[in-house]
This record gives sequence, C-alpha cells and structure tokens, in this order.
Amino acid sequence: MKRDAGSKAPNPRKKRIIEIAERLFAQRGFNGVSLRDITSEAGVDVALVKYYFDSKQGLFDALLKRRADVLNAERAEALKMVLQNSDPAPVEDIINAFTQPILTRIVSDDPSWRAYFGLLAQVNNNPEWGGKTMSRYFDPLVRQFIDALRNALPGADEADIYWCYHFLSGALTLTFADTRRIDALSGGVCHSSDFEAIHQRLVPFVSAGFQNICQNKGK
Amino acid sequence: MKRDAGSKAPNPRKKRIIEIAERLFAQRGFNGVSLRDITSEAGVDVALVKYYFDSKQGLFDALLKRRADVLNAERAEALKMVLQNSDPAPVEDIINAFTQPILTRIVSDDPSWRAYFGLLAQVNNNPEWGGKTMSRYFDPLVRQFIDALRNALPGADEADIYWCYHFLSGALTLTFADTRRIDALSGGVCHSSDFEAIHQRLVPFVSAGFQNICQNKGK
DNA sequence: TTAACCATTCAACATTCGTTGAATCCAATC
DNA sequence: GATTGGATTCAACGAATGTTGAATGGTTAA
Repeated sequence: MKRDAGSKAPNPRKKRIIEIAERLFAQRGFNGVSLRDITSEAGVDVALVKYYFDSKQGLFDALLKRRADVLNAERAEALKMVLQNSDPAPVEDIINAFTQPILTRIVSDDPSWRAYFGLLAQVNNNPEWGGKTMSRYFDPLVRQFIDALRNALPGADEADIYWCYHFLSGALTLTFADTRRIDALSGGVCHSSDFEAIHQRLVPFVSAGFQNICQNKGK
Repeated sequence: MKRDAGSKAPNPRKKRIIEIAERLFAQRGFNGVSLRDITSEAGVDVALVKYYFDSKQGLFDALLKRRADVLNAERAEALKMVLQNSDPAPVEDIINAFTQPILTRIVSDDPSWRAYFGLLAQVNNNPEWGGKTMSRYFDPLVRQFIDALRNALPGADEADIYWCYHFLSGALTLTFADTRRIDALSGGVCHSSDFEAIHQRLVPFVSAGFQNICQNKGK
C-alpha cells in the first residue's frame, strides 16, 4: 500500500486520464466524449475510471475541481496584493487581478490549461447544470472580488454590481473559449488565440462598463 | 401531393418536432439529446426525422437557421432605422439595435425563443464547431453592425472594434443563456430571467467599453 | 513462502444510439 | 374504383454506451 501516500505524488496514470479527458471534454463536451475515447487514448482499461472516479460524472467533477482550486488560489493571491497596495483599489486593478491569472496560465504554462478554459466556457453557458457547477467551484472566490468592487464603487447599487460581473464573466469565458470565430469575422485582423491582445483590451473594456453603470447613480 | 405547397404553411408535425428539439437541445446540448427523446415527446416515429431533415445534424441545422433568419431580419431593420435618424449614429443606439430584437423576442413572444437563445449561447461557446456555425448564420449581419460602429468611432483601430464586438457577443450570449448562476451568487438580488433589467444595463455597459477602447487612440 | 491488498484488466451486461429498407396509411388524381 | 405518390410507421440493424463483478498482476508485510 504505497505509491500514493497522502496523495502527494498523484498516480501518473490517473493524471494522464484527467488530462486527456480535459482536452476531449473541452473539444466535444461532456456527452460528446465516451469513456472509451478517453481510456483508449490513455492506454488503460475503461474500468479504471470507475476505480479512480467512480463514474464518468465523477471524472468530470474531479478535473473541473482540480484546476479550479489552483486558479482560485492564484486569483485570491492577486487580489490580496492589489488590496495591499490600496484599499479601495482602482476598479481596473481589481478586474486585472481576476483575469490576469488566467492569461498567465494560458500563455505560459502547459497547453492543458487552454483546454480547461475552453471547458469552463461551455460549462458557464450550459443552462442545465452550468450555473450550479460554476457556483460551486467559483462563487466563494467571486464574492471576494464583488466585495472589493463594492468598496471601489461607493454607493453603487447592489444589482448593478452583480450584473456587471455577469457581463465580465460572459466576455471572459467566450474570450478564452478560443472558438476562432473572430478570425473569420475580422478577415484575419484578429486571432482567437492572441490572448495577450485580448486581455489588454478586456480589462479596460470591462472597467469602463463597471464605472459607467455603477457610478451614475444620481440619475 | 399537396399540403405543403410552396412551403407556405409548414407541416405542423414538422414544426412540432423542431420546437421540441429546440427546447431539448437548448437544455442538454446536441449530444445530450437522442432522436427518440424528441420524437417520443412529439408523438411521432423516429424515422420521420430522416424523412424531414435527413439526419440528426440536419434537424439541428434547420432549427438553428430558422430563427436566425427571423432574428437577422429584425436586427437589420432596427439598424436601418437607427442609421436613418443619424449617420454616424451614437454607439449606444447601434448596440441597442443589435440587442433590442433579442430582448423583444424573449420577453413578449412564445417561450421557444428563450430556448433558442440558450442554444445559441452553447453554440457560441463551443470550441469544436461553434465558431464556424455562428459565422455561417450571423456574420453577414454582424458585418453591417461593425460597419456602423466603425463610422461611429472615427479613427478607431480595426482590431479594437472586432475585439469589442467579441466582448459584446460573450456578455450577450451568457446573459440570454439564463443559467441561473447569478441568482445564487447575488443571494436573490438578481434574477437570471429578468431580461429587462439585464438589457437596461448591458447596452450602456458595452457602449462605455467600446468608447473607452476605440476612442483613446492618441495613446 | 505465504498472505494480504491495492492496482489494473477482462469480459460481459443491459441499454440506447442513429440510421434505414420495407411496409402501410391516406388523400388526390385518373 | 383503381392508381398514384407523398407522409408516416414498423421493425430491425450493428455499433457504441456506462457500468460492473470477477479475475489477474504486482508489490509489500508477515
């Protein structure tokens, strides 16, 4: 009984299944991928999924949670840094703390993060269980950002703040979904995978929206 | 040989299949719905799908196109009205012409439009074929709006305009996906189905973003 | 060496899937 | 009344699905 003591070094087979599943789920969605698609590419038996994750759904939840934990920790740290410098912090800095960790992961880390964000985009827009799933993994962290934004926008209406966050969430997830639609639409001027170019515009775009909606409270 | 002469009055059975499929695809995605789910609820035989639409994919494409045509016509008309009043038109009016027809349909027409937008949200965020599909049905119209925005934002960088449209698209589709996430996050302050409240904020939010990104060209 | 035990595979299960060729129904035409 | 032809159903196909109980492999502990 060794090998995985204290879940310190995760079983490489288990990790491989997760990463292949991540990529396939991101490409074709939960129902578009069979367990055999995953296990045959991983070179293991289907039954191993049940052993590790109990079910297909269990595998899906596990891989969703795995990176959510990493991402949330990095976002929380980035927010803490911003608030350490000045509290209330500029809206733009708060938004940046929310999005920068994603950009950093997507451009400099292993390519599986890219698949993960494509997966999140689909989950976020899934009417069946997307809302519940996103809430489970991300709402505790999002509340920290909402609090920071509330302080940065004194007197703002509560509903305004939440709706603006909603718009941010939509723009962010579509952006990192990398669907390549913009490539065709723009005739080559924009590239869906040019995440630096996107991020550079997303933060001021969203910040301007927040300020416009949340600070014109007189009328 | 009658009944459907000139496709004037569509076969009611065909229409029923489409509308049920619309709702189910919107809820569970293309791969989450079987033909038998659809035809059993419609009270017809599975084979009828092949007869009408040739395949499951054919049914999906047909229902996507059906409402896209309606929506595009209404958006084009709304844009025409705006430009008739003043050209270049205010950015806010152009954005409104893009989103208002959706709002109108979703709050006042039959409930199947709501399902349709939920479906579009998933398509728009699908990395596999979402970009291509959205382009096919919507890009010709979107180009009209891009042109109007270019005129309204003289000197704006081309890439800036396209990326801002991208953010609009993301915020819009998530918004109308109605995932109910915001209900839980906001603790009841916001309701995912309160489309009027959303639209009222979406237009100025996006307009402010456009102006912030596309008009600060000096620096 | 043996016993224990986790990790992995084997083999098959009961369903469900999209598709399809042939049969049937039914209203219009001759 | 017979015939035509489109609309619809019947019945079944082979393949693929998620799951699972039992068997095997391999390493550790006694």
